[in-house]
Formats: sequence, C-alpha cells, structure tokens
Amino acid sequence: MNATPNPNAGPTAALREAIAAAIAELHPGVPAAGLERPPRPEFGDYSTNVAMLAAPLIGEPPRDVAARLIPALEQRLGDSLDRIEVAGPGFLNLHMSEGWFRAAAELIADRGRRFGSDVAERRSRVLVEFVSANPTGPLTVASGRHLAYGDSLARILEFAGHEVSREYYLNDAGSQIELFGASIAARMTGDEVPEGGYEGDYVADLGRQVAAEHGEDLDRAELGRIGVELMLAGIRATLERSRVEFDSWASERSLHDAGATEKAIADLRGRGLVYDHEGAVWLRTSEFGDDKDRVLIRADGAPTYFAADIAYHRDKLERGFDLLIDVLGADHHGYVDRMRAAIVAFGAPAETFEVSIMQMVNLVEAGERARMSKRRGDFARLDDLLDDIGVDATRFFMLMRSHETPIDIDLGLARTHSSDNPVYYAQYAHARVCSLFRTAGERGRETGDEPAPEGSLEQAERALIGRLLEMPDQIRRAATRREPHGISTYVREIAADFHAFYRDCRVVGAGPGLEQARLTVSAATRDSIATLLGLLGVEAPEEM
RNA sequence: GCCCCGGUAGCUCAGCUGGAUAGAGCGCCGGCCUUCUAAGCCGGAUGUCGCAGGUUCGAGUCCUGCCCGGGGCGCCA
Repeated sequence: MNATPNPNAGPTAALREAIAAAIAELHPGVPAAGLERPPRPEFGDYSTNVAMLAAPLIGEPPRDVAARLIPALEQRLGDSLDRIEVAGPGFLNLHMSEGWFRAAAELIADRGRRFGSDVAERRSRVLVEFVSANPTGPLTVASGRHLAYGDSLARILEFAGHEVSREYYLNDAGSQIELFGASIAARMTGDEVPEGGYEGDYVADLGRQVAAEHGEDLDRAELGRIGVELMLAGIRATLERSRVEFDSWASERSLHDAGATEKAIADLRGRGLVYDHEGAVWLRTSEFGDDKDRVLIRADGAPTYFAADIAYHRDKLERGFDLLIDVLGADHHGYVDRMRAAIVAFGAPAETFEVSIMQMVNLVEAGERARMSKRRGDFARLDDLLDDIGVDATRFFMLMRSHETPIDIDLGLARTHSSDNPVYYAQYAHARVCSLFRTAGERGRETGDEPAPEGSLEQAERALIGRLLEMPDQIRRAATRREPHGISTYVREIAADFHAFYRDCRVVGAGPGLEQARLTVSAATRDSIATLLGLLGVEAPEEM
C-alpha cells in the first residue's frame, strides 16, 4: 500500500505483501490476489488464489504456477512458516508457525485499543447525516435503527481513519410546523385536528403542558414554535440516552433566513439548468440521470422541500466534505436520483453523494407483531423500547442485520439475560477476560520474559489469535461497505472463540512462560472486544 | 408500467465483491461446574441457496428473463 506500514494493520498485511512480491518476481504484471482464511483447518491458516488468477495470464496450469511460487514464499516468510503446499484446484495453503502466532498475539496486545485502526486507503472528510426526524413528535423505533446505524457507521469510519462529522437536519420550517401548531391548538380546544394533522395523544399532552407553562391564549405559530422546542428537547434526551452525540445541527429555517434556497436556485440558473414552466420553476435533473425534471418553486411561489434540501446539500459541499452520506428510510429511495442529480449539477462527482437506505424494523413478541403503544395515533416510541430492553440490546439488535434487510426484533430474546441473547454473549466474553486478569492479579505481562514452551500452542488458542488478526480487514470492510452489522457478527465470533479458548487453555497458573503468553492472548481479546463493542455503541462491562 | 430492497435449515438471518464439503443464533434432544465468571462449553439434523437459462476451470455470489413479498414512483415532506 505505502512505504510506511501501519502497525495497526497487523502481520496479515505483511503476508499479503510477501505474496504480492513473490508473484511480481516470477510474473510481473499479475495483479495481487487475496489472502483468505480457508474453510477447513487442514487447509492451513491462510490461503491464496494467486496462482489460479495468474494461470490464464501466463498460460500454465494453476497448480504448476503455485508450485513455482513456493520457494519464493518460503524465502520471504522464513520462520513464520511451518509449511506451504499446493491444494485443490491451485490454492496455496500457508501453515504458519507457532512463533508467528505468538508474535502476532504480542503485536495485537501491544497495539491495544488501536489495533485495526487507520486502515482506510485514503483519508476522507465525511459528513454523515442521520435521524433528522421532524421535531413534531418523539423518536420512533425506526429512528432508533437510523440512529444506531448512522452513529455506528460514523464511529467505524472514524476508527478506520476518516475525519467524520455527524449531523442532524432539522425541518423546523414550512407547512408541517404550521400544521403541528394547528394540531396542538385543536387538541387544546377540543376541536377536530385539521386534515393531515398530528393525531397522536402526545399532541394533547403537549397542549396541556403548554397551557400550564404559557397560558391558553397563544396563536398557532407560537404553539408550533413552542411545540417544536419541547419535542426537540425530548429528542435530544432520547439521543443522549442512546449514546449519540451530533457534531452539528443544521436548521432548515436558518437556511431560509440566510436566503440559501434562493442562492442555490440562482446558482443552478446560472448554470443553465433551471427553467420556468406552467408557472413553476423547474430543475433539469433528467440531464443527470433522474426520471424527469423536478419542481423547485411551486406555481404559488412557495419553494418545495426539494429546493430547501438542495440548498442544504449545497451548503454541505461548500463546507468541504469529500463524501456526503445520507441515512434515509426506504420510503425516500425515490428521492435519491434527484438529489444526486442536484449534487452533480453543482459540479461535484456523483460519488460524492451516497445514501444508505434503511429498511424497516418490527418488534416481535412471542412470534407476533408487538404493539408498544395502545394510545390513539401513537406509534412505537424509541424511549419505550429503551425502557424495555435497554440501550445495549437496542443498539446491538439494530445492528445485527444488514440495513438493507427488514428486521424483526424479538423482545423476549432481547430482554433475556443469558447467553441466548447475543449482546450478553459478547459482553460476557469481555467480562470473563477481565475477571481472568483480576484473578491473575497485578502480575503484568512485562514481568514475564520467559518464552512459552515450544509446542504449547493449542488449537483453540491458534484459532482465537487467527480470529483476532481479522480485525483490520473487518474494519476496512465495514467501513468501505458502510456495513456496521459485519462488526456485530465479528465480535460474536471472537466471543465464541474466546469461550473455547477459555475451556481448553488454562491461563492462571499454566506454568512459566505459558501463563504470560496466554495472558497476552487474553489482553488482545479483551481490547479487541472492547474496540468492537465501542464501534457499535455498546458497553463492554468488566463484570457481569 | 417503471425504480429500490429482499427470497439461503422449522424461525430470524450471515455468507469476506467468483473459490475447496454453504454457516450462525433461536427452537428441539442429550451431556459437562471440588481449579481462572455455567450470562459458558460439547455433541446430535434439516438445505431444489425463489425458478429457468447464460458467462467459466469453478456461481448462493456476476449477466438476462420470469415468479413471490415489502417499499417507492406528487407543484407532499
């Protein structure tokens, strides 16, 4: 990758480079191939398919190419290698030495919470916009999924080495705010809630609260403003208990006040992309891949939501970000093409704008769709879910599946305080290691300079270290694919491997050298789990 | 009609951008605590990877067509 290797990328990076160098030496021009973890233990610790990729380019059988690579690899890897062999259709299977594993564990433990960090190929300035729920109601369970995803993605991108900002876009202007005020007014006086208004019982609660604090004679605009203020305070509180901290809050009203919408439209008009038709003002989004052109200013003179959002995204671009990620619900996917068209219209590359489309979340209780609220016009509130199953389970369950898949959260399972519950399973592994260190006392790793006896590396120990070494790749993958759920899968795999290690490998009192070596593996495990749970926004308790 | 997402074990889902005999959890059955946390571990089985073609040494993964489910296609936000 570059001249100064990142120590947090671990020894697998060096392995990959050795393979690339070996193939480059024998057959220049062949692209470097992958380093994989084979599916079965007898296939070794790592395998590569270089020979199979190179064979058609060279015009030789894959197994022959593989065989000729062996000396080059043996020379480069030396003691790291026990043996290397050609297998199957032309794989090269690498069996690493005990010393290599011991050294790898040392390295991971030495890097601690930094292991796997800064692995991004190039550093970018990223803005992640998520939640952005209208301040006309409390956050819902769906918002909970958005928040878990957006925040975790931001944490992962940051850890991978990017500069990340988290932003909440507040729709605090426009017709829905007026409607909100009118709805509160209606609930205060007992009138019918206006057409398309806010029917939830929380609006009535809000009305009572406002009346108590500000009196009864307020006009709708004031009611709307006060209502938004109160709702926003609630949203902020819910975000805080969900462990989400935004770096910035963008306000639609502020954009309007600054004339940003007019400026954005003028900018686009200057680029010859705006035209008038049937009394409305249109943007030629169809020139940039959208199905049809879109209205910016309605015939009645009012700007559309789209126009305001264009101004907002123009503002994001002007703030100098390389990458804008919007986290949106599945019902907004039709919006993506036109927004990207606007981004391109401003002269930014299409890849600057990315959207993560979130599928829905259902709560399931005993196999049936759970209703978390029986109140009129109300919906599943995130606060109720947090009260029920806690923050850790909420965030973890939201991140167990791909964001592109609808999820059912099994409330019974999420409430369970046993290993059946995946979040406790992972947390317990962390607590167990911590307990191990409490038992081991203050005998630090630095006191042991005696090496572990040759032949002491158990299968379970080897498997655990191999698993921990996946960290840099797992981080890179989760970051580049914008998939936090890979992290939740990975942390459970580490937990499972640790539990097996714990069963098979006595640590405290294992004997001179060996106890030290196993404490090193344990420390590496503890720090890796803490890192990964941290990326999910889940606590890593020292005791359970 | 067009666009997006999904279809993998009884259920909920992973599957590392094309690799070796497709995995995990839940649920079901059975076993394991006088030593570092049993919130743990071990064993037991079930698959037309929605269907049909295609690409190639090799396809759950890529391409085409179709079927089913969900969502979206506004001068709403």
